[in-house]
Amino acid sequence: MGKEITDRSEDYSQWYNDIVKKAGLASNSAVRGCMVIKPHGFALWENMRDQLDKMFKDTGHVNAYFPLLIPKSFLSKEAEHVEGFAKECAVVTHHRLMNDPDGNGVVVDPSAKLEEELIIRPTSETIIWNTYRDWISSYRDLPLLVNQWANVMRWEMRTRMFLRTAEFLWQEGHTAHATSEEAVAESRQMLDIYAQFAEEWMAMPVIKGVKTANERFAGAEDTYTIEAMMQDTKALQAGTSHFLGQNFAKAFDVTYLDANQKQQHVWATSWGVSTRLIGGLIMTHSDDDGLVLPPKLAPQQVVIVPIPKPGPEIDEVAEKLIAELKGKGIRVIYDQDTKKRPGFKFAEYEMRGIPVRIGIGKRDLEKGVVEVARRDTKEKESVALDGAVDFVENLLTEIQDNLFLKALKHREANSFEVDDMDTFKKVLEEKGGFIYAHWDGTSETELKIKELTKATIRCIPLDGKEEAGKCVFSGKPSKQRVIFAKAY
RNA sequence: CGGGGCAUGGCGCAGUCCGGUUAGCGCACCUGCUUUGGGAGCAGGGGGCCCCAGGUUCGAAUCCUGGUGCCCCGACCA
Repeated sequence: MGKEITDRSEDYSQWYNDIVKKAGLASNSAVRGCMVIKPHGFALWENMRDQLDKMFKDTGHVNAYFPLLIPKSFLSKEAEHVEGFAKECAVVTHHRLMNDPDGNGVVVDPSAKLEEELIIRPTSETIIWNTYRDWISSYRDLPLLVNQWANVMRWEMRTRMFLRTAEFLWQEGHTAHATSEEAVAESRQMLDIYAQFAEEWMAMPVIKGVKTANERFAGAEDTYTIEAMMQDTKALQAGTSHFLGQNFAKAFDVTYLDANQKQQHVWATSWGVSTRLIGGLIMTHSDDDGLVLPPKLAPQQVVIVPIPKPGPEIDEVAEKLIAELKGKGIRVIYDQDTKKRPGFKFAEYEMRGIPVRIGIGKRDLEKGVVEVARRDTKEKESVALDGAVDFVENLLTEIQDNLFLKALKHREANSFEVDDMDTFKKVLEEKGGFIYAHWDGTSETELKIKELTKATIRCIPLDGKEEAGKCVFSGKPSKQRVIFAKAY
């Protein structure tokens, strides 16, 4: 047997690492906390990126690119922002190397010290707002709706493939508006887009909500979030959209002249999703046999495996199928390797998460059928060659829907309403999951519960119903339940 | 930043305690033959600054000293 992965029940964390490596998504690199994203993983990211990019553009956004390096002084202009990121910044201090006088390799040339250190961006608010000052002068320049696809670096103490790497890829939208209302509407719109993307494309159900003050982005007035539940019932923050108020406009003195000829500070938002989504995708759908991908994002949706190997008759049938599938916009590959045997190929493509496999064998062809196998349920059936293309097209849709429903059921089965602290602890220990409980609205209570249980408030759900209740910890009055969970 | 582990061919490991021929095994790779409907078999073959720097010794992957790096588990974070 070739590649074995650890069962989820045995060690969920190890299972996750095994999937990432053995499905060919990424590998560790020579640099601490930084991974190599391999072609299969990057193809997945490209599909996600392309779809998100389309959704951004459909809502009036444009792309631009800002520098990787940020002058140190910029970062400190917004007090909360710098406090939030200072502890995890990589700093560029010199610009030249020289031969080691002692003869071994190269060393930093001390004479090439920078006057002002440069920070490798942990996020780009500061350099972008410094630029916006020059871009914005009139209400006619607003709204300014810009997105950037970029890499950022956060020197995290503990890293995990895709979920928390020191360097990661993401998009960060940065918008400027004339009014508070417009900016809030923008941040809510982008949250909706993230939720739509997560559910319709990733087949990953999410809950839209707003973060508490404790969990808010450094420098934001409000942070909106989409929260997903992983298979181990822990929560994953999958995307955030921030209403920044006028904090950055004031810090970087970005003003516009309104129609009444008054200088006003602009209102801002920023929003981002990252390669972390790939981690979420893995932990939502995959199983002990490997990766499971939603068809809409799978780099290859269908693989055709000739049984036992390619040959004129099989090739002819395969090529006809490929042409028809491609005609319907379905991404299909044909495995013509003659050395590897079918069994090996089956296992390999299951590991890599290709949603549908078509097996074409001589025996089947005599009966005018092919074998169609779906990755999500691992079911196989014989399908008449005539209707095979339509069958596969429908199957892809069915898999996409099935994955979403399965994940949704899992979340519902692991969500609990809890009204007292004893039950809270018991449920969290025995079942984990999302705990809907009343909360008095104070950071103090939130932190105490975290200390007691390791659970944090993931969000205050946006569509939560109003309901009079008492805080699960303090007994003080509360109007709405919030979601507590252990999180990644 | 604490706790643990690891560093030997592309990958996964043994060998290290107790120094001694040519550093070994599985997978992968190359050649050939036989195979091929769920991870093929046999035969042959190629590939190693044994993490780095010092030291001990006739002799170091192995012992000593000092580094460095990565991974995993916690606290902090997307």
